[in-house]
Amino acid sequence: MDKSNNLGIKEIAKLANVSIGTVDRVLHNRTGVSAATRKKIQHIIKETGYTKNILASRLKLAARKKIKIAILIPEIKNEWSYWKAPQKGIKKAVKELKEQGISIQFFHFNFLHPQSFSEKCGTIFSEAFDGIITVSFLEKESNDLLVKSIKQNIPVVFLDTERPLKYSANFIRQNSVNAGMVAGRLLHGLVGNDGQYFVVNILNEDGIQINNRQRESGFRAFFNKNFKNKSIAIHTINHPLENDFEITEALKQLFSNEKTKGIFVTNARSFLIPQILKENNISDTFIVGFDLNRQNLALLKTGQISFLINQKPEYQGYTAIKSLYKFLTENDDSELNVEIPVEIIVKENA
Amino acid sequence: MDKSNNLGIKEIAKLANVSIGTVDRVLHNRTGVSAATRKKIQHIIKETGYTKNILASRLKLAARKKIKIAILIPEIKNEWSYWKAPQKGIKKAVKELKEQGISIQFFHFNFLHPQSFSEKCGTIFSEAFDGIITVSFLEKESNDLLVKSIKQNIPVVFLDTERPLKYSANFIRQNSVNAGMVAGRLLHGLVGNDGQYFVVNILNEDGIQINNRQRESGFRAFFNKNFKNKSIAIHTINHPLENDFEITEALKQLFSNEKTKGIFVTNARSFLIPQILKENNISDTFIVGFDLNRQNLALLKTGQISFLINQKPEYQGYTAIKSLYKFLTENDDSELNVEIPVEIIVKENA
DNA sequence: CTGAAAGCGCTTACAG
DNA sequence: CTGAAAGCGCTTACAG
Repeated sequence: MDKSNNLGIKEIAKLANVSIGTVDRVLHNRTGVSAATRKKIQHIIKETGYTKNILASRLKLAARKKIKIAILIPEIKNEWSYWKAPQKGIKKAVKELKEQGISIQFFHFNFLHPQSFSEKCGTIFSEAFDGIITVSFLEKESNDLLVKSIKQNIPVVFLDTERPLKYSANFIRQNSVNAGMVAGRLLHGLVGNDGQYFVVNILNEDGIQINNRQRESGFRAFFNKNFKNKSIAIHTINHPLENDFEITEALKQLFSNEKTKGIFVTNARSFLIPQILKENNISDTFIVGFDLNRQNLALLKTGQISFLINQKPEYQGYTAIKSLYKFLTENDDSELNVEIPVEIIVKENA
Repeated sequence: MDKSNNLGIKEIAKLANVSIGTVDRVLHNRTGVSAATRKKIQHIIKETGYTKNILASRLKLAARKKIKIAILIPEIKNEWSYWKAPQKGIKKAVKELKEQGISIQFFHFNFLHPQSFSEKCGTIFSEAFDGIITVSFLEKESNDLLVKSIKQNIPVVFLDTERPLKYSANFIRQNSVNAGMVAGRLLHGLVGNDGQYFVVNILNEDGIQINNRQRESGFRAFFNKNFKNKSIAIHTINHPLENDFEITEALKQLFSNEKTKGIFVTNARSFLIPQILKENNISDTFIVGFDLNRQNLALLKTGQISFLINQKPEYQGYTAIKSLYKFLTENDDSELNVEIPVEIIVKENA
């Protein structure tokens, strides 16, 4: 019953009157142990509270076989790409675990060409990786990957965005509905009940991402829950990246100059808004956006953006590697599914 | 020049035509190696980019000698004590490092009795600890500890609050001036230029803590920097915990009911304010405070507190152990001095 | 079904 | 000043 005085496999063997090899077999649920012996050893392991020394375990294994993890994320087009950050976190974690036997390989796909995702998946599954880190941007392809991974018993972690899939899956992501609610709280503090609110979805080449929608629904839920009877106006503007948008009713409202306005940009491109407001002579506005990219941070500094919400992309990548490693070496899946806190950034804590 | 193909001490020995024992002596800067041999080996280590396998290194050492860390923090009076949190973080880190050879011992002092701090210090220094985690609340006593620790070459990390000491020291803490500026930003967003601001220092039995002062100065600096010419009124209220305060000019202002009011409580006791406001029929107020204690969180939920700033006390404790361990095993001091980010908490991300 | 032995990469006590 | 050998706790290939 002495759990403090870390005893080892040797002591367990002695207590059970067997060799350490046999104890090891039981510890790893290997075949070739009689039921009686197995039971006796299991009992002693439980009684003594034995836990294996991971140091020693990994020392032996690391030299023999590295854990191989495949990372399949969108193409990184330039130095300022969002995906630089998770990549950085991944590399940091790998550096920390290097001696413990880990190797990674990056694969990239173009989300305008779903086939590029499938193709890389094919490569990954043909090369016997021990784990996969990817994203669920493409629904069908993500499901295909998930199904294959379950069949082949390879753990998968999806970064960045949660989307319902055919089977339960591991996500390391911010709760986007919640993030939208936080944005609602922050904007309402600045704008109050008498202003107007705008949700701006800046469209990507392939439309609106699922987490942008989740953020909008959280934002609306915030007002619905807290100010239902105030009939606060919330307009949605789906703004094409190219800027040749048609003038909708919502845009007319935005371009009027009567009330205080709160603008919630549901993705990382909030930096596009201040210029548009300026061109149309709109003042008395407050902007809340996502992600600490260079342009957003610059406008936060000047006060043209009031709040940014950080998804901690670097931390997401870091955590993904660490948690997969933990699962693969210790069979501990407790960290494969992580909700990243909604971090609020203003000029003074950027 | 091959840095990828992790070679070991054995290969280095072969390249240098010496035994692994000699390589080890050079790696640890031990005596008993001729200058020529040492130089040759150092050259090869550099060329090959050799880094020692910490797994193997710790495996051997952990069995032999545990790293002993002393933790000297204020008494924990009850389940809700602030110091429960760092303690929890410390225990979590120790659990993770257990197999790698670490043991800790907690010591507690009463900050109303500085002598209790000195006495525990005496015990700690007489017992050959490898590292110390403590706090710098007591200036003279902290300096004494620092001087002793430098003499005995024992690394010290101060948690929670930074204070200038006789020699440079390691702190794991939030930048309190910065936190005050963030509070200024948040309150100003809610209250604007036409309201009144109050800094409430709720006194402890021993007066105002140094980080409370730092927070106030940051708060004032925010307004001074950004709204200098708006002549915004900021009143300081030093509020004794006992509640039998005298009516100052500032309090008269607070108890008037004309303008929107922003209240910045510089410590964890912001939960005391809503009741006082209610008793005096003061409405249209916004409160920003510190720390996610039970009472504060309850008032955040009801909207009576607008923002809380989190110092991540659990993370501070966790980081302190991890960074001391890293320093003591790898001689890497890069994480002994950490600035904890100013985390902004609202109801929706609490 | 079980045991004895070699070895992971490093550290250390001992021998010379 | 230097080397050979034992050992940290676990894993594995081999022998029986």
